[in-house]
Amino acid sequence: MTPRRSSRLGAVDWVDAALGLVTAEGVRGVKIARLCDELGVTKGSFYWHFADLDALWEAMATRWQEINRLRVTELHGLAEMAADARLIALSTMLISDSHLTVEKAIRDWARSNEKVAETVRNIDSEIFDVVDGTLQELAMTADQARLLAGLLVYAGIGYIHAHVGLPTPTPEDLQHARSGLILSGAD
Amino acid sequence: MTPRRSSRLGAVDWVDAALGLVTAEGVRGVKIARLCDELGVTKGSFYWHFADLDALWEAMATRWQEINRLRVTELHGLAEMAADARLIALSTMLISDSHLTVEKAIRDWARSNEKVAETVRNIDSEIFDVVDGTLQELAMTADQARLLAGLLVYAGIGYIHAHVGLPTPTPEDLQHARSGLILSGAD
DNA sequence: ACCTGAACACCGTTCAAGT
DNA sequence: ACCTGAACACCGTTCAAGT
Repeated sequence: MTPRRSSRLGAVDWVDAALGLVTAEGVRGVKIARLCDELGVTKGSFYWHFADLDALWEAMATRWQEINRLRVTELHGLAEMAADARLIALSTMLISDSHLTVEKAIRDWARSNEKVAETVRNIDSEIFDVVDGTLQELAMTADQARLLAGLLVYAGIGYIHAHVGLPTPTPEDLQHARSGLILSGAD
Repeated sequence: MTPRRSSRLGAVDWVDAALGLVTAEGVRGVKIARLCDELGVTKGSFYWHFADLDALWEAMATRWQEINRLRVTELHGLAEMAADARLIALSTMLISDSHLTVEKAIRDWARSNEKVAETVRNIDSEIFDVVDGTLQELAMTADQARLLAGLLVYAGIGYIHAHVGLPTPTPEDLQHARSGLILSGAD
């Protein structure tokens, strides 16, 4: 299906193909046989590049962290953008459909693989830091920022899993939530 | 392992055993062979009670919804409890460890089974309604209540999946968030 | 260094036969 | 009505052999 530059494969090719499969069909779509079809090789080839399926997922998680970090710093680097608008752009990105699918799949796998779980925790705290930092620019106290950031990040993760069936919060809703907290006095 | 009242099994016995397995070992722990060991029967017996694994999970999801609803209405029925305290009790319950494990497992399965997914959506909106209603008792406008309820429920679901590695919000934090939103003016 | 092909183990599923 | 036991299919994993 996907044509390749050289006749032989590298681990990256497998990871990319797997990430593609996840996007298209979810966790349970990632079968070694399917990947082999996609890449035009046999199963034995897979086991040359990876010890087992767990190793594949670990590589996928690591690659996903990189992709994620690139996108986030790219957004965050837009210094000319108001902190306000950056927040909205960030949440819009995190909530896009293909992003959601991959993210959920990796989190699914994290349950049975501690290394993937650790990568996921890293991704989460990277996002948390960015949100937390941006909120502090918005004239919030450090305490308020941490609290809202926590709520928002958890809400974002929740949205990843449950975005069907519950009302989707609009960017304006987030604005409301933020301005609400800003107005609140200490304690 | 678990002694039974009668010599023969009902579907309920399988569902309960499966729910137990999930709690102990997560989604991937639920293997038919393991269940058979637990119940002292052979695989053929399983297929007498269920068409396949999917059917088991559908039954588990339905049973979980009942359990969930019982707990929630029980809490909500405590009319003498302040709306405030009820909210905290509710979130404390939803965040308990065994609850989290089952909940996440069922949500995992929901991805590949539309019937389970629907049950999960029902559970979510039942929770949403309770939170929404309780918030309205707290002198919030309907709009504010819907918004905060949405944020809280999503955050709760997010917490289900990511509660390791991120700071855990305390009940007091939720109080803060609520009072913050109450103070916020219209629009 | 990278891949094939055939084998094996594990687990979901089926089914004829038992009580 | 509920269960056994043996068979089969699918898929992850291994490995000797090829280029």
